[in-house]
Amino acid sequence: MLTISYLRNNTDEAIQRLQIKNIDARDSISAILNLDDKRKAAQTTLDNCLAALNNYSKEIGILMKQGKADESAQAKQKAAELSDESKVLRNNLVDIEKQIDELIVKLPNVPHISVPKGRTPEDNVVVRSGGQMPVLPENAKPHWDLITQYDIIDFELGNKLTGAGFPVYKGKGAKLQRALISFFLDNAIDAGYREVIPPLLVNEASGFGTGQLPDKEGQMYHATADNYYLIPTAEVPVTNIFRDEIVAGAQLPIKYTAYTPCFRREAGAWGRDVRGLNRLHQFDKVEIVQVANPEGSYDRLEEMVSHVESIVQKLGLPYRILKLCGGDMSFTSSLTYDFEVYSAAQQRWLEVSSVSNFETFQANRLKLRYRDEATKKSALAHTLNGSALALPRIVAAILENNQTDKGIKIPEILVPYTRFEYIN
RNA sequence: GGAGAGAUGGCAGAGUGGUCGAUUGCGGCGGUCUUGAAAACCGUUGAGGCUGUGAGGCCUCCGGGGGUUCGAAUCCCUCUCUCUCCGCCA
Repeated sequence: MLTISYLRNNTDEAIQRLQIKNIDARDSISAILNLDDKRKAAQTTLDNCLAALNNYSKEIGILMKQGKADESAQAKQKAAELSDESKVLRNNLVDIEKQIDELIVKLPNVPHISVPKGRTPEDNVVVRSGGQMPVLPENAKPHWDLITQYDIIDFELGNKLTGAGFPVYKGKGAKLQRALISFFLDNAIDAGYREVIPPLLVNEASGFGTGQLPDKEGQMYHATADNYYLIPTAEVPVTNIFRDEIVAGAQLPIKYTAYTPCFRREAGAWGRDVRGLNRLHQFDKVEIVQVANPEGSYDRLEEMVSHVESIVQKLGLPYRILKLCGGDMSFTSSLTYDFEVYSAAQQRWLEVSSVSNFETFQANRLKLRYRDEATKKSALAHTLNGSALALPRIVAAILENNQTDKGIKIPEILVPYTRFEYIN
């Protein structure tokens, strides 16, 4: 959620930056600012009323102590009137605040000034690419055939146990999952991230804090008996660790990593490009999260991009890094880089990571602040996160790109984790 | 699930209707003393909002929400959580 002070002090800039996301926010921003003026006036009126009321109450208290109860009658009468008045004024203030809230919650985050304008994924900009495109034999198979051939991932069985999009990993398929998770976590830990294992269900406040609620309610599985939500990404519980916190400026940046399964209903997204591992309802992911000082947050973002890039390189996968255009960015992001790996048998790029800076957008909802050393003042921190990495499409790419006559060759760097060199 | 107790400032812990945003201790910060440090002593030390050029003034917040009252940390209702005992259980 954007702050009113930002909208007030940088009105033109906010309108311009929101245009990058193809949003004309002129009307709603001016409505918000008008309401905020009304809010301030209402606040002042209420405060004055309460101050007068408090004075009468103190006076009554003193008279009572002196045993002059009879003399307090007139003050009581006055105070009662002020008390009634304050209730009306408070309702008015609450009503105005509600109106502001309704408008401001609907405004998406302002994109970074460098974000390209655009509407569709075609307008995303390739920042750089790397890795070797594999040359596959004539009879190369897509991963959904390979997993059946080697009996390592079983969709039919998952379908029996739960439903579509919940595969069962078997044998070397299961072990490959575990190997990748450990490999990703070790890389993150070596890069200075602290590992946490968060809950996989979160409450409403957490869902609101990172921006899943109320808008994207339909994307999460909801355990209605207890009103908990299954996490769509570790970003939700890990970022919410800092909800309602004021951290010391000297601690920044704070870097956390977590492996979790992720649960997504993918309502409305089903039907296209969903074969095999391309889109699942439950998948594994290692997430990296940073809480940063506003001054340095874009350096942190670049650091996270480099971190993800190094992992993809170590796995020997052909990749490219995209800077998302305004139209393809998420509601909460200021700047997002997507990582895609090339899946040779499908002959298409698969998104495996998304690394974003949210600036103060999430922090404002979370009330996540840091205390500046010099000024001793608290201010909203910046939050960032990224996948490092999401497993299924990485697995798909490894399977397809590394298929040989002898079976599927495990990337060198993973062998210490898998303790086998081929899936055959 | 049953019974009981509790939730107060960074922490510990007072406060059971009235000048209480809250005694006190620890911790933190500043100072005196010291070559330096420790000890001792003195001072200071929550968050947010409104207002003012500023100094300052005012308002709200004692787990969340609601109520009683001129006035609530304190009384009532409700929810959540924690602890103890019992039951069940990985």
